[in-house]
Amino acid sequence: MSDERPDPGTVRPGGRTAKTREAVLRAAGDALAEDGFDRLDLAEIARRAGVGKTTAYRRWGTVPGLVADLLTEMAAESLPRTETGTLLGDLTAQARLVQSTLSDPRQGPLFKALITAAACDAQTADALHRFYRTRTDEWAPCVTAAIERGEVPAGTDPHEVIRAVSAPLYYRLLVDGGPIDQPTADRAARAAHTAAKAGAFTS
Amino acid sequence: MSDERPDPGTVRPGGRTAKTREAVLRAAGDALAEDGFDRLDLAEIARRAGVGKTTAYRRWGTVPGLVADLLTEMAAESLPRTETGTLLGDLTAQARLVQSTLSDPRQGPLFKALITAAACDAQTADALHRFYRTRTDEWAPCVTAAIERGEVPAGTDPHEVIRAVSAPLYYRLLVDGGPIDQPTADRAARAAHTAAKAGAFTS
DNA sequence: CCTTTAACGCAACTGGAGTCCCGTTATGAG
DNA sequence: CTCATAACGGGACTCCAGTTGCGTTAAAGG
Repeated sequence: MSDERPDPGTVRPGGRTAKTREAVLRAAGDALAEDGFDRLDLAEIARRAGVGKTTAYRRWGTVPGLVADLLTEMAAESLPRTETGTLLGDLTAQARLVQSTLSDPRQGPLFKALITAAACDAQTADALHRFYRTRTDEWAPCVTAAIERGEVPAGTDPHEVIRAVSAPLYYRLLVDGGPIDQPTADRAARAAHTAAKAGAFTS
Repeated sequence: MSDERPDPGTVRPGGRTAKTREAVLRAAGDALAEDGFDRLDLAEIARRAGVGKTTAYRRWGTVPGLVADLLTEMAAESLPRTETGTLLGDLTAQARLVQSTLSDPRQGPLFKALITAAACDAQTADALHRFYRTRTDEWAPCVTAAIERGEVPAGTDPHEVIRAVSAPLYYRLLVDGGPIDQPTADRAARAAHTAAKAGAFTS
């Protein structure tokens, strides 16, 4: 009885354990960006990280499990905020940030792989949703400010506006295959802005 | 030299070959919807289809290869068209069709798996893009008609409008994890309609 | 500093996905 | 109908992702 063992890394999280986690998560990000989700095994990631494969299997178990941990880590680091003073300006800045991220040679494939992993595993999906919830929360204030300025109707759902800006860009990345360029970003921002002003996102 | 062999199924496509293809594609769709993309192997699909696993490996080689064939098949079958007479009506009908598809217990997971497969394999990605290109082409005329009626500015890109309707729903399916319900669909249609009228989608 | 044991690394092992060989079925042409 | 061979099916085989056992290193508490 009571031979229950706590998850590895929770009892002695300092020194070597932290180093290992950092090295493996970094290697996992690199591998995901380069090879994609499906051609990955923990042994390869462990080799890149300079760590025994047994360690990787013991602590994370599966590739999706590791990705979930990576997402939790990514959610912790925050993004630089911008405040242009107008809603259209803020939304355009957001759209361009997403655009440059998704079209980046490293970040684009990485995000595609992260979303792919989430589609294959419930635990990873939870982590992904938390990650985007965090990001959306960071951007929401610019919509709230616009409501206070009277730029958009009261009752507008900030999260809905933020999602409307990102959605077309992710649609291209995952579904459509079309280009993810700055005109696309600006168009997404403009469309969301127009719709928001017209009260399309009031709850 | 010239020991090049044509792809299996191309020389004698009749009778048994066609039956096999049909059975395997059906089984593949079922398996994708139930288990998802990553826990799939061709042997299991072959077993479901009542076909030798050697046949499946010889003709399709890999799971993504099979999914690509399934997508080609799906692109061939057309969707029922609707004509309500107004752009908002047509876009709402489209949004609700996508919504009911993505929230369907079988179709939702299936589409998620198809997109996941496309994210892992270039050939499958091509097939997916062709599939959505076909679907978008089927819907585009309702925007063209709206331009002719003067509902939206000349120069509006029909494909861009169609994409704007679908994008928020796919965003929820793949990225956000939020509910895919009828209010969401109607909101997407309304937002796209408003933005289109305001000229946000002119090229 | 000393002790306990969490966490690690190496190497041997295992199971199942994917391949190969070869005999059988049945398509399509003449 | 007959023939050549495309396509299929069963089963043995291979190879590597993931597991297990055990000795080693070092984190945390005293």
